[in-house]
Amino acid sequence: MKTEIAKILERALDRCAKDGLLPAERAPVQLDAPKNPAHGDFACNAAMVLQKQHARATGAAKPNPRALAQAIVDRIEDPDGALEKVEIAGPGFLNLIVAKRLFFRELGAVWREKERFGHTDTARGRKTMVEFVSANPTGPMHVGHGRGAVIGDTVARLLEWSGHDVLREFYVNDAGGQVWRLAHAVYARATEIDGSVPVEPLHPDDYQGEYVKNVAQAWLAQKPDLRKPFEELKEPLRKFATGWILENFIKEDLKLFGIRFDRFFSEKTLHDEDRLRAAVAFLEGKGLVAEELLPPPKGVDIDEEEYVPVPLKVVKTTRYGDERDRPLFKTNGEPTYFAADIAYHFDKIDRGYQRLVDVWGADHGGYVPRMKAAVKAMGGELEIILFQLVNLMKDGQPYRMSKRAANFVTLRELLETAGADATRVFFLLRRGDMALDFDIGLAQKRDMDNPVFYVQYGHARCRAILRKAKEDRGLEPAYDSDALSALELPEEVDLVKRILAFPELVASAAQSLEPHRVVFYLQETIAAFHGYYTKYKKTERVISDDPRKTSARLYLVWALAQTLHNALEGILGVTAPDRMDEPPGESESG
RNA sequence: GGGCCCAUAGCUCAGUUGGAUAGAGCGUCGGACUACGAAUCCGAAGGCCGCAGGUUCGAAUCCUGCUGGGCCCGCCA
Repeated sequence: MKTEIAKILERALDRCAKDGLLPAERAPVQLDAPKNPAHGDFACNAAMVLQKQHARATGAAKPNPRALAQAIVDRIEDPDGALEKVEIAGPGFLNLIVAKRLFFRELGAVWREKERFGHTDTARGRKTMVEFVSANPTGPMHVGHGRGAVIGDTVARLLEWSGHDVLREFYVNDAGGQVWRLAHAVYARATEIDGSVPVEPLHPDDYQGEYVKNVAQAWLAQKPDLRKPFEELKEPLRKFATGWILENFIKEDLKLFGIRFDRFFSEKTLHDEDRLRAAVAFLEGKGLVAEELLPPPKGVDIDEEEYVPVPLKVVKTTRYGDERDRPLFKTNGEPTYFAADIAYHFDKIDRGYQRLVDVWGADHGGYVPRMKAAVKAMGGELEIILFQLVNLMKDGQPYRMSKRAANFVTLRELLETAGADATRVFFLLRRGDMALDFDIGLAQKRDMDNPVFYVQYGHARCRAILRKAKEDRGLEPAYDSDALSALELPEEVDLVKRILAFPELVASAAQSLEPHRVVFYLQETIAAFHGYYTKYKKTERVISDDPRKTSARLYLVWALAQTLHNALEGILGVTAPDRMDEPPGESESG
C-alpha cells in the first residue's frame, strides 16, 4: 500500500519538475505514518525538504513550502481513488488520507498468512549467526544470563521473521584457568564427601558454591580413584564437570525458558583441532601479526616506572580502530582468550556466516572494539548487542550476587517462582541498554503488576468473543474484503491499522536489533482493543443482530487475535492463552 | 587518565531512526458493568526532554563541551 501511495506522489513531483517548479534531480523525501492520527495515514515532507530547490528553480525571493505543497497537490493524479483526501498542514506537510477499502484489502494478508503473518523477506536468505548466553560452564546461570538469553533468542526470532537464515550458537568456555578452578573445587568437595581419603582443602580461588557438591556427588558416582593426586585426575575431571554443568544446569534452564540452540560450540575443540593456528595464520598473511612491546595499561592501578614491557605476539587491531594492539599469546606461550575468540569468529566466517551478531553483557563493553576490529580484518561484519546488567532487588533493597560467594540467586529460582512467560516479558520491558532492576519479590507476586497478564488477557478476551460467537450463533470468522466496509467506527479502523503495522514493526525491530519494541507494540495494541471493547460494550457489540457488522467485527477480532498470537508465541516465545486461569484471591466468601 | 552506556511527568520507562500540540504504566483524585470476562476502561492533575552552545525549514533525537550516575580498562575469562 505504501509503495502504491509513494508512486502517486513521485509522479506528482515529476510533473512539478516538468513544469519547472523543481529541478530534475531532487533530494529524497519521506513518506511515513504520523503519530498523530489527525495528520492522516501518511505524511510527506516533500515541500519542506525541497523548498530551497523550489525557490531556486522558480527564481522566488524566499522559499515558500506551502505554495510548493499546493503545487504538488494540484499535480496529483489518482484515477483509482486510492487517496480519499490530501491536506496541506503545518509548515507544509502533505497529509494523505487513504481510502479505507485499501486497508480492508490489505487485511486479507492475515487470512492468507495466518501464523506467518508478520514475516517479511527484506533480508531474504541472508546467513546470520546469533551467538548469545555463552555462560561459562562453571556454575548455574544467574539472572544476567537470563536477560542475555531472552534478548538473544528474541533477536534471533526477529531476524528469522524478517527473512534471515539464522543459526543460534552458544560458545562454551570449556578451556582456560577458570575451568581448572572448577575441577579443583569438585575434587576438593569429592574428598570431603567421600571421607576415605585425606580431605583436599578448597583453594580460595576455587568455586565456593554449594552446587559444586552436586557436581562432586555425580562425579563420585563414576567411581574415580580418589587416591590419585589431583594432577592425574584433572583432565577427565575438567571434562566431566563442565559437561555435567552444561547438561544439568545450563541446558535445563534453557529448556525451562524454551530457548533452543543449533549448536554448542566448544572452545576446547578450537585448541584441539588447531583452528587457532589457522586463524592466526590468516591474520599473519594479511600482515596483521607482529612482535611488540606493549605500553603499560592506562588508568589501572599500576606503577608505570616499575612496568617492564615484554615482547609479545600481537594482532594489530589498532589498524581497525582499537586503541592498542592485543596479545595473541601469553608469556608462557599459551594462547590468550582473545586469540581463541578470534579463532571462533574466524570459524563462523569460514562456515559462510558473513553477518555476525553477538549478545554480550555490558561488563564486556571494553572488549567490543578489539573484537569488531578482528572480525573486520577477517572480512566479516559483527554487530554486538550490549545489554546493561541486571540489578537484583528484593523488597527495594539491592541483592548482591557474586559467582564465587555462594549467595546468588539463580536463573532457575527466578524461572520457578515467576514462570518463563513473565520472566521473558520482564526482561524485554526495557531497552537493552538500560540497566534493569529486577525485583525478585515483584516477580514472585504473580499479579497485575506484571504486564504479561495484561497482554495475555487481551488475547484471551479476543478468543472468548470468537468462542462465544461460535457457541451461541454458530458463527466462524471469514475474510471478505468488501464486507469489511461495515467497520466504520474510528476505533475499528485504528485497530485495522495497528494490525497492518505489525510486519513493518517486526522488520524494523529486527533491523535495529531491538526486541523490546515488540513488547511495547503489544501493550499499545491491546490497550487499544480493551478501550474499543469497553467503550462499545453497551452499544456496538462485536456480536449483534446486524449480520454485516457482526461478520466484519468477527474477522477484525480474529485478525487481531492472530496478530497477538504471532507476536507472543512466534516472536516473544510467550504463551498466548485462549482463556485465563481464575484470578487469584477471588474467593468471594459470603 | 581514557573508552562505552544512561539522564524525558512524583516513580519506572517509551518515543516509528530529524517532523507538527513529547506519550504509556504505576501512584494521586474523580467516574463507568443486571458481563461477547471490570484481570478492563474513561477523565483530571502532573514537563526548561540534565546544562550550554552548534548543525537546518524543523532537534528529546545528530555534533561539541560541561554536570551527575552505571559498566569497564592488563598476557584474566
